[in-house]
Order: sequence, then C-alpha cells, then structure tokens
Amino acid sequence: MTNTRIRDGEATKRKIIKTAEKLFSEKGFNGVSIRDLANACGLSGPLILHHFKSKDGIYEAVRLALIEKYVPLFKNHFDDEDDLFKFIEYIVRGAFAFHRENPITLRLMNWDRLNGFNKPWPKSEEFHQMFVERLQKAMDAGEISTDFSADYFGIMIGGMIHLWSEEHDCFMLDCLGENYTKAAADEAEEQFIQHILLFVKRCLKI
Amino acid sequence: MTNTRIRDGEATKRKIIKTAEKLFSEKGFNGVSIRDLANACGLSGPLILHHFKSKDGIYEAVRLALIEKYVPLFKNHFDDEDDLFKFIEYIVRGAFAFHRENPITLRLMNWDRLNGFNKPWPKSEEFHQMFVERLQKAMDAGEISTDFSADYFGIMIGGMIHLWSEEHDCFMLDCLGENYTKAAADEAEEQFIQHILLFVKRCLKI
DNA sequence: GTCTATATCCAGATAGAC
DNA sequence: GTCTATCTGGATATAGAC
Repeated sequence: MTNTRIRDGEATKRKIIKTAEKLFSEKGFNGVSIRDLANACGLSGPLILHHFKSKDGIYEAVRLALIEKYVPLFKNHFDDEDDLFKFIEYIVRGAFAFHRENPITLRLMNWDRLNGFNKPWPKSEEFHQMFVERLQKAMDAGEISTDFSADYFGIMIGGMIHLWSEEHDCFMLDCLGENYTKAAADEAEEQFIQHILLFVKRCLKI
Repeated sequence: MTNTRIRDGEATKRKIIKTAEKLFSEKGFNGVSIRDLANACGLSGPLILHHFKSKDGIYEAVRLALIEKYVPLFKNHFDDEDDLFKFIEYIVRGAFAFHRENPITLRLMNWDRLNGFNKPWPKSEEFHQMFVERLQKAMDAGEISTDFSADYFGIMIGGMIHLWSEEHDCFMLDCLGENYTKAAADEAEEQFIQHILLFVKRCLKI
C-alpha cells in the first residue's frame, strides 16, 4: 500500500495559497523566500514550485485569490438603494467591515502600490466610480449640495477609511495602551464611522 | 602624489545616503542590494559597509536623515496663530507641500509601517497631538462646534492628506491620461485643498 | 578612505527517484 | 504528487593590499 491517498493536489494548492497570503501580507514579496513558505506549510520547496511554476506564480495566485474575495463585496452594495444617505452608510460600513475582516488584502494592496504594480486590483477603481456616479446623480437632481465635487468627495471618504484601516491599531495602542481590547477597538471604530457619517451629512447638506 | 585629495569621507557618506534614500524609497529595504547601491553611487560595496557597518546601518542612517528634514516642517507651523482657521490652513498646506517636495519620505514611512517598524517617526504623532490640542482649546472656548471629537477630526484630515499624497499620481493619470502636466496636477491639488478647507469650515462651523 | 578578492550563506529553480 | 539532492547566481560581509 502506497501513501497515494494523502496526495491531494488541490488541497495542497489551497494550503500553499492560504499560507502565502499571510506571509506575503506580513513581509511583502521580497521578504518571503520559498523556503520560508515551504517550512510554514510543512512542505518542500520544489513541491510548491511544481504547483505554481515560479515565485511570481505564487504571488499571482495569491493576488487572484484575494481579488475573488474582494469583488463580491462591491456587488452587494450597488443594488439601488432609494435613500442616498442609507446608500452611503451602507458602503462606508461595508468598507470598514471588509478591511476589519480582511486586513491581509489591504496590506497586500499597499505592498503592491509601493512596488508599482497598480493594475491588478481592478475593482477598487470601479467602486470609486460607481460611488461617484451615484453622488453626481443626486447632485444633478438637486438633492444635495453641489459645493463639493463628487470625485474629490469620494477621495476624501476613501482617505479616511484607508488611514483608519491601516493605522487604527497604532492609534488604539497609543490611546488605550494596556486597556486595549477588542470591544474598545470596535467602539472606537463605530465612533469614527459616526464621525464620517456626520461629515457626509453636514457637507452634502443631506 | 597619491589620490588622497579626492578622499572625502563625509562627502562619500552624504552621497551614499542620498542615493540610498532614493533607492530604498523606490524598492524598499529588501528590494535594494548593497551592490545596487554601490553601482548607483559609483563606489564599491565594501566601502559602503566601511562607512555604515551593515545594511541595517545604512537604512538607519537614511531614516535619521529623513527625520532631520521632517522635523523642521512642524516647528514652523506651530507658532501661535491667532486665527484658528488660518492655523489649520497653514498646517494643511504645509503637509501637502512637504509631501509634494519630499515624496521619498512618505514612501519610506509606508515601507516602515508595512514592515512593522512604527517607532522611529516620532514627530508625526507629536504633530497630530499639537493639532488636536489646538482644536480642543478652540472647542473648550466655544469658538467652534463640538460635534466632532478633536482626535477623530485630526485623523480624518490626516487620512485625506495621506491618500492624496500617496495616490494622486494614479488618480491624475487615470483622469487626465495624456493631458497630465505639472500645471494640471498642481491645479487639482489646489482644488482638493479647497475641498478640505471647506470641509473644515462646514464641519466645525467656523 | 578605497579598492579587489574572497568567504559564506541563502535565494530561486531543476533533476530525478519514488 | 511529493521528496532529496543539487545547480547557479546573488546576497551580506570580511581580509587585506594600497
């Protein structure tokens, strides 16, 4: 009897990708060697290369896997909501929730941006576009103030969400120190979201 | 006659640091080898190690040099300005100008953050603190709305500045495409600043 | 202070057995 | 599909001449 039955290529691939997501997001492409990855998976380096052909291949697979998770987020949010403010709140909360649950994705996007690959995260821009178009429609219809450009307004909100999602751990540690708990962090995030929503209301005069 | 006179340790060090700033900010610590740096400087690798002892030593020196440039920015801005709005405008414009003129610094901070070193950029936090305290004072004095927490308000503005400084090149290329010129970019930045200032006015009811 | 030569190690990738 | 053994190049760092 051979050990054939524990050979499962697809399961191995999934395991490699999952581990690679974690390592690449922590240390970036250049900070992770195939050996690191192999050790973390409990597999051999050559096996990994057998499945993904090259180190770049692994990274591509990771990126694709993350985009898969990234895309459906947006689908849900752009069903037509009648109420503009609810629509905005829905999107803002969705973005925070996504980054909270998938911190890896944001980090990987940041590594990518620093490395000058900005092409393969296609949905992010589409997201901005759809948000802006919805705002613009409301402006054209005279529902909200036109003192702000819809485009810049989207960037402003995006910046707030980004910085929070990237750095709130630092903020929290600074502010709370020993008292840092998940509950406290969640509450702080909720407060920050309330600030953003108030900002939206006041600036767009909703 | 020897070639003693072209030996100038300090000048060499400066040259190495300046080149290293550029390379590290472009490709990150792991993306730059001592050989790359040596070639870019027109020097030998061992000479670089002679001056800085190790690759980490080079990076530390680069970070220190950038902090040197970083600090005076803030000094200027925190002389007491009587008018709160002018004070805020001064700071906002200062931050944009700094990032425009020193894109390297922001990139290096971002590499550092991803790599988990968040200690050695001390002034950034101090900056936030002083800004927030000034806001809080105005709130306590009843000069502005207290609907926003000064702390979160600082983060909101910081996020806008950050995202713009990091990604406006992408935005601009997307929007303007072939028409991308320095003048157009400057105009867009000025418009974005105006948006931020309007946001400040409207939210703080100044 | 600056170089060449070199030591040592670790990277990505391949060959080939099982 | 998975492993061990290995190739080749490039990494940091040192030794020692000038």
